[in-house]
Amino acid sequence: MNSVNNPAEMVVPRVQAAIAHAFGDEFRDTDPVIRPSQFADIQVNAAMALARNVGLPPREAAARIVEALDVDGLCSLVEVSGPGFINLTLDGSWIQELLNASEPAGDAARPAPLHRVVVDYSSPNVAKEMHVGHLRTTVVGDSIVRVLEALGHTVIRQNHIGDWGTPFGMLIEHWLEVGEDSPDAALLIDDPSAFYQAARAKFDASTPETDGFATRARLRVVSLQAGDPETFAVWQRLVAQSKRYFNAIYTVLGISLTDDHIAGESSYDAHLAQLCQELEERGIARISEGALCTFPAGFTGRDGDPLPLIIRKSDGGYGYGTTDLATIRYRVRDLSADRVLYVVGAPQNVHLRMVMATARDAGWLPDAVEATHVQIGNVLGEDGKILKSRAGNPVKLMALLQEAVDRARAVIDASRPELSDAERAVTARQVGIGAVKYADLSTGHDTEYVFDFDRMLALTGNTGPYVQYAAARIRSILRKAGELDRHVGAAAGAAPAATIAVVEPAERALALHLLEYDATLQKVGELLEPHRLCAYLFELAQLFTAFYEQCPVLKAEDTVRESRLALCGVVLRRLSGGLDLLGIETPENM
RNA sequence: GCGCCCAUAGCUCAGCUGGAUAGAGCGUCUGUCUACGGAACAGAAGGCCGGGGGUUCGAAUCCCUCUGGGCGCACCA
Repeated sequence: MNSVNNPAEMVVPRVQAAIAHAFGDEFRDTDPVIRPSQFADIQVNAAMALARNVGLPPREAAARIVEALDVDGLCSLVEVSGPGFINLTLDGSWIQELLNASEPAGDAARPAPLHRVVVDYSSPNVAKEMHVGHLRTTVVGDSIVRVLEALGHTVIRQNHIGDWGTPFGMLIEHWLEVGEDSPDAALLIDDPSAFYQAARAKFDASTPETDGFATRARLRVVSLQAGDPETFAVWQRLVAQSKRYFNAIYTVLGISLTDDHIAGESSYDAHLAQLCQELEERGIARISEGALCTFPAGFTGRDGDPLPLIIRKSDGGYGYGTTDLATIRYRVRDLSADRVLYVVGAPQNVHLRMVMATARDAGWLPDAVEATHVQIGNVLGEDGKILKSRAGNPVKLMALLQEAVDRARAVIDASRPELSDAERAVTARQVGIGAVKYADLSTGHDTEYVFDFDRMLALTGNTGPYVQYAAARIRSILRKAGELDRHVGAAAGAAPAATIAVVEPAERALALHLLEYDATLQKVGELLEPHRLCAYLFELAQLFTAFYEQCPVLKAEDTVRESRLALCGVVLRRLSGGLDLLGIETPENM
């Protein structure tokens, strides 16, 4: 909203002034309804809405506005069209001025109120495979984090891993039984679900009369939660193994999470009893059917009865409702967050809203603190059912990533044999992983989709590699001109390395789109929708390619060459900066 | 039964909080083919935006309703 170089935003006050001048001061705050247009650079749609209020036909109202509109130096053409649209054609020299003044940079785009925002994302479970569903929350969450940081917010990452609860008795017993250094135990790192399922199978097959595994597992939970030092130590080693698995995935994916961001369910355990006691004493929670529950207003269940949030089970244990409450209190009170984001699957929506409502009731989540559930839509299997790591194994994440890299490798081996083996390996990784991440980032995060192997690994079309390819071509041009460092070395907000002349239609279209960057980034941060950034970058890459086809750079002469090289430089910085905010690398070659 | 989300081209998805003739990609068809890198480009075909009402100067977008999917709804997280 405070971009310094976005034409549409800069025109707003001019239009408002014109409206006030034409119809009186009481209309000064009227929304000018400025929109992009296929018929002009900018479209003003205020006249139709105003027509009735000012008692004029829409076209007449539009004409009055145009009459009063002062856009000297900004627009070269203003005309009324259709039922009352006002079409603005921007002056080429103004576009040129904006583009050369200062490169549209993230730094200049900071939204007014800066927040201290906690982002909860990824949050895998110990001893469970991360599947393509987890991939989505991880990749989307990481991009949101990067964008918010670029906008100037202070971001605190929180990886709320599932490292506590009843399954751990079973897991620990199984681990001890197979031996911590055994091949079976090593599955925790290579194939966690296999480890989990082995433990599960043993648990299910066990009866008190046979080998007593289930009994030992139950006892193990009790001693774990009671703080038995020996059990606790075993548990710690078990969790550490799983962290190695998570980190292996994060490393391959280029996710910015580290062990420092882990704040698992277990870390809240010590506070749960006191938390329940406080809620009960204050009358916010009460016993129902043996369990301690809160009944936040507005939630009803199957029978229309108030829906409970169970915070202490009838057996005295605690579930995720309790830890989630402790978590939210911690984030507000101890981490001083004034905004909390949950990048979590859509099915958790009711649960999270109930937790938030209870936290509000308890005063742990003040009105000034915004809590948002960034819903991640389900990933469905071919059958249209939700993918779960439980039954059977869908596509293993690591295998998917490897396949992505392999496919990219095959392409580059064929197309760029002159590159060294090491170079091709790096590019294949960047491209393959970029394809997978872009596939998850480029659709709305809340819409569910059917998992499609080939779609995720596609290397052509609206994909990460397409955007990367445009950047690689620019690098190639700049390299040949011997000016790579001159253009990519500059600071983020620096002006172009040479004056850009906006002359050809392709140059004009490219320039206009470059000027939209700040507004796009702000929108992404505001709506928490990285797919808008994907769309922006894809279009930028397309516009660059059109320019590339129509406007020779290296063959051009003198100032034209200088200008086009500078334009290439700006586009490259924009492409690679944008990809970086998506968590996608820009290859040197591809 | 209650609640949340969804339905757009053959397929996978956009559509910026109401604007003009609904856009991409894939696939199909036709071209570009000694190039500043073909992981590319130009063009074509393909839609009653699930059905029906309503609000509005104007609806894919907002409201109601029906149909058809997904998910959630008390001790697993």
